[in-house]
Order: sequence, then C-alpha cells, then structure tokens
Amino acid sequence: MVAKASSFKPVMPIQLDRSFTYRLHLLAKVSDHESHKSYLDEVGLSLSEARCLATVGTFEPMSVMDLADKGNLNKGQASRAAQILVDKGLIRKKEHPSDGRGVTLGLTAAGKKLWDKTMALIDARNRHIVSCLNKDEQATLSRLLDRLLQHNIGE
Amino acid sequence: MVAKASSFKPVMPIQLDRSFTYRLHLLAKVSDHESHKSYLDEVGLSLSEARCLATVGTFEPMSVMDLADKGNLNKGQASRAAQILVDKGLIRKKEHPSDGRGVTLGLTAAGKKLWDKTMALIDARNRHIVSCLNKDEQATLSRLLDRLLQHNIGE
DNA sequence: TTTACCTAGTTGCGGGCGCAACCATCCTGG
DNA sequence: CCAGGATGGTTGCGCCCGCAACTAGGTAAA
Repeated sequence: MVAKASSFKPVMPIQLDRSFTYRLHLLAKVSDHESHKSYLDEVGLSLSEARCLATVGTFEPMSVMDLADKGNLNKGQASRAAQILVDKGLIRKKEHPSDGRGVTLGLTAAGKKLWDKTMALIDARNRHIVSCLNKDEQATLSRLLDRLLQHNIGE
Repeated sequence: MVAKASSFKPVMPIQLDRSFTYRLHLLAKVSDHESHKSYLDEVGLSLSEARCLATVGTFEPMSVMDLADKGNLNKGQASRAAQILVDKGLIRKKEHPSDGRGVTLGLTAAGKKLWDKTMALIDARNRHIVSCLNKDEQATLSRLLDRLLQHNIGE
C-alpha cells in the first residue's frame, strides 16, 4: 500500500503548479536569478545594483524619490541602493539647488562607463529570455503583460 | 534651462521600463504582494507559509526535499517553512519509517481545515489576476508562460 | 512669527530567500 | 567491519525588501 497517512484526493481542487501565480513567480525568480549571475560576472554588480545604475543613468538627474518610482522600490530601498553605488564611486549625490532636503543623483565618469556595459547586458538578457518566442509571440506577450500590469497595479 | 548635470540622451538605448524583465519582475512583485496581503487577512499566513501549506496539503505525505522541489525552494528554506507550520500546529513531522534521516510531512486536522480555505484563496487570486483577459488570451498566456519557463529553466 | 503639517531622505527591524557549512544517517567497496 | 562518499535536514550568514519611525527642511495659516 501507499503511505496511508494522507487522506484521499480523488479530484485535485486546483493544479497548484499550473496556476498563473505559481508559474509567474517561478519565471520571475529564474529570470532574476540568471540576470543576477550575469550582472555579477560581467560588471560586478548585483541585480538590484545594476537596476539602480541603469535607472540613474537613464533618467539622471533624479532624486531618491524619482529613483524609487522608476525602479519600483520604496524610498528606503532606493536610498540604500543609491548609497551603495555612491560608495562604489558610480553615482554622485549632490544637494538640490533650491531644496535643502533633496539630493540630485547622477552618474560619475566611472558610472557612465559601467552604465554603457550594463545597458548592453540588460538588453542581452532581455533578448535572451524571450528568444524562444518569435516576433509575433513576443508582441503578444508584451500586450498581455501590459494588460495584466494595468489591471493588477493599484487594485 | 533644464538641470544641466546630465549629458544628452538623444536616443534612448533601450526603454528600461518597457523591457520584459522589468515588467515581469514588476508583475510578479505586485502579484505576490497582493497575494501576501490576502492570505494574511483571510487565513493568517504569509505568502510563503500559505504556499508551503498548499504544497504539503496537495502532495502529502512528502519529505522536506519534496517540499523544496514542488515549492521551488531550496532545502534550507523548505526546512524552515515546514518548521514554522509545525510550530503553528498546521503540519506534522514524523520520522520516516525506513530512513532515519528523513521526515514525513503531512497536514494536521487544523492544517487540513486551513488548507481548504487556502486553496480556495489561491484559486480566487489566480482567477482575479487574469480576470482582465478572456479565455483565449488566458490560454495564450499560459502557453507562452510554459514556453518561457521551459526555455529559461536550467539554461 | 510661530505653530502645525507636509515632504525628502535615512535608518532600524524583521521576513524571505540563496548559499554554504554542518550534522546525522545511509550506502558502497575494500 | 570500517572508511569514504552520498543524501536528508538544519542552521548561520548575508542580501533584498517592506514597513514604520525618525530627522531635517519646506510651507501655509493664524
């Protein structure tokens, strides 16, 4: 007999590992994990550091709050992420000219150099992850993603 | 003039917040966050606890390694998650009959009751998250997800 | 001007997770 | 039998993140 401790499950209520949230969570985890390794190898930055550098380089000059918005972080995390990159000499923190509370984040020269490499890496990762889909399928996925995001953000 | 600190960006190399990894990461984060709140409200379990309970209830009897496999956790996390649910009186840990190292995880009576509620919740969350798509679109998304997972797992 | 709120940013705390070291138990070959 | 390796499970450490408290600087109204 098979281990008897369990009750019968004649019909599985839902297929746990077929559910959207399960697969979505898994795909994001795998994708993040691969990206993390890639960024660490190629530019010596963790996933979150690379994302932060990419964001600052793309939208500079920006405040910490801007970084939080664009990077989908809370302000605490944005503050810490920025500080890490400042400590690494990749971004610069200046005081805001007219508001004594605010700061202005921007790339240093070293940061700019690494930003170029990082953006290329991010691009490569993005192309790789969907390389199993043809152009049409990629476009479809993109549209569905947008719909899902719009529907699920701020519900 | 606009803040001068930044260099010109005549052509944006890639649209950071349009990239697949960005949107995927964001969608998963939002989805997990909503699920977390829902589970906490309705059954008093965190996201990971609810997932663990759902998994054990679906596949019991199972070992800690089985839990790690089915729940996409490493064995450390699986061990801790199981212990938390044991401490909450929801699952039971028995020693494996023939292998002194192994344990056998299964639901307690209280765990079974909460499992029912939890599975209903997970089902509701899953239906809600894709409720903005019609049946065809959901099926398409499902197929694309599977392709992406197959391509990106163990690359 | 002074009081009360608002906002930008920092920091402490705790949970989730990956990783690696570590035990205990088993298995296999000599 | 016993030495060495494989395997199941636990635990310590560090990173990432959400949350909330806190500081400091603005702002508006009495």
